[in-house]
Amino acid sequence: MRDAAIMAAELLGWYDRHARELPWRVAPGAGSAGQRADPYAVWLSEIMLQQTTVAAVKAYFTRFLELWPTVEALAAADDGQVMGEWAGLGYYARARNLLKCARIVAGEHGGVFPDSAEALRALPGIGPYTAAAIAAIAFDRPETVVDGNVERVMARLFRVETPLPGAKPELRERAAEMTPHRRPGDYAQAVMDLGATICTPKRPACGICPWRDDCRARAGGVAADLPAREAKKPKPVRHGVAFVGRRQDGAWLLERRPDGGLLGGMLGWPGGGWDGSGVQSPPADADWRDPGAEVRHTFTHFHLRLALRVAELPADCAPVRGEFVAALRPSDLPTVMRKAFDLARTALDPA
DNA sequence: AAAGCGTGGTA
DNA sequence: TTACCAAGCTT
Repeated sequence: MRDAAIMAAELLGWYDRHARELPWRVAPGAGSAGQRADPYAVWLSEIMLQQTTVAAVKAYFTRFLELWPTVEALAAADDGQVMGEWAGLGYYARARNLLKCARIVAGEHGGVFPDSAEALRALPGIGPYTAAAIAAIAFDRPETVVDGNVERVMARLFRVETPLPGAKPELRERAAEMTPHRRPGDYAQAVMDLGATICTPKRPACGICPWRDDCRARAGGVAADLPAREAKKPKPVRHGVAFVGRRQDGAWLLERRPDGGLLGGMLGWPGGGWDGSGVQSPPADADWRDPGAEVRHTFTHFHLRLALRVAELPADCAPVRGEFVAALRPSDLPTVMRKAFDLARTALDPA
């Protein structure tokens, strides 16, 4: 294997030629040339990209930047609107922490993001990866960025056969050895691009990899088998019920879910039995019908089968729980709740 | 420290 | 259809 500095330079050359154009990205070389990316945009993109694909993030990122172009604007935003705009992207604690972080930066840091990984790390929603990524990309700090892509690239390059997550410390060390002090922001994005486009989880394109002649896993013919992972536990199936009620004027009966748990802070249909909240009785007195179809949805750690009850509610309906939402935008609902909405609307308005 | 926390694309 | 996986963080 060649010297780390030479390999880093090689990768940067590849990045100069092949960097993807992404809405939050400045051109290769710009970061170290003093034309740095907006730290707010870098932060926003990195939070959205946590465990989330580039394809899914693009539209959300553009929308958020339109609605809230600065951290001060986001800090002043309405919580419910932010949660609604985040709906569909998943991991909703990120949106709650996004607001917390924006308000700390706007209120306690004069609207200026800290420029060191250590200080960034202290903000809500910013962990080791995100702190290093912002410091490197927005402030050109030589931090080592370790995400799933980097772990995969290092596991292959050094043929680390220890399964994840046990291999994390070793992979971090290997990644640190490879990190250059020149163009750290471009290098961070280059390694991640390499993992996303060439050193992919399945069928890596080793033939066109700038590190192909250095890679120990490729030499041994085991690149596609790394990194190894501990076996995952099977997901159990949980059952629940959701009450989807529509008032005569078209308003829907929803409730704001409590912060902290599953889908915390999001709008949802009254019900339960699947999320630790217990089975609830109907949220209003009405003739609840069973449409005969159920919602199927898979969360991180369980499969859900959600029975539905639908009802038309009178104009003077006084619900036991929840509140009526006029002009509901289905896109404001988390995906499982939007699935229930789609099914219920079919039942309420048969074609 | 292990578990909780979403979703959509892909094979 | 099912299982795997992705630019992780929090408790």
